[in-house]
Amino acid sequence: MKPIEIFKALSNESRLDILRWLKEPEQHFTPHEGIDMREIGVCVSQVTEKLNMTQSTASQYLSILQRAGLIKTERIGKFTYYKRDEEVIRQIGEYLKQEI
Amino acid sequence: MKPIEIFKALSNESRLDILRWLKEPEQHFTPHEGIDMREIGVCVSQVTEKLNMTQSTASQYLSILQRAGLIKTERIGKFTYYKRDEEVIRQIGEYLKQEI
DNA sequence: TTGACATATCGATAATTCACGATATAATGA
DNA sequence: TCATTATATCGTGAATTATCGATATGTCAA
Repeated sequence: MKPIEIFKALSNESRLDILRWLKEPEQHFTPHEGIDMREIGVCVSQVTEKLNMTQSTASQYLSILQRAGLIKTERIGKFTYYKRDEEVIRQIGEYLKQEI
Repeated sequence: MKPIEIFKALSNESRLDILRWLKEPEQHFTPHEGIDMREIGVCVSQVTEKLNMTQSTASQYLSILQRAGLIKTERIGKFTYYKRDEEVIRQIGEYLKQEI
């Protein structure tokens, strides 16, 4: 866990939005290709549309969240799906409580 | 509580150091003017020395932490003392756990 | 009041981040 | 193979951050 990188990733409202949307994906995204959003995740286009920013920005934000370890990715066909890594998110909360 | 501002304040190793030092001030600072560090806090010069950066930088970092609400300040004579705001720190941990 | 010290603030420059458009790469289906 | 679609990456200019030295302000002691 790299706390500084995680806190940087969390220092942006759009990225916080993404994390919150991914917490309850079926509340925030329309179904896609019959994918189980909770199990597999949501793809870049879904996030792009909801973010109301360019595909480029959405992809980069997802990448930042992923490099920080907060989300994980799975490629299925031409789509890349992202979902939260609940364990890492729990850990950073714990870290904040214990170490800061 | 302004989470984005707080996460930005936490996105810097030196500022995390300051917060951690302030958690157990008597472990990290030499006594100063007979002040109870745990009750009142530590002054800018103490932080400056331990940070090994300029007084300017130390003062600004303390100010960033304070504007984020993570520490609070008290002026006594010519010294300004800073100590943690444990309640806000607890809140951001709770926020991370609940809202993110 | 003046001098000395503690702290805050004001530029400044380099580095990083934001958000974009353009383009490259990967996968599919015709 | 080729065209199309999904995603990633590159290069950009504007904005923000990191850190500094210089200076202003505030407080005490002589």
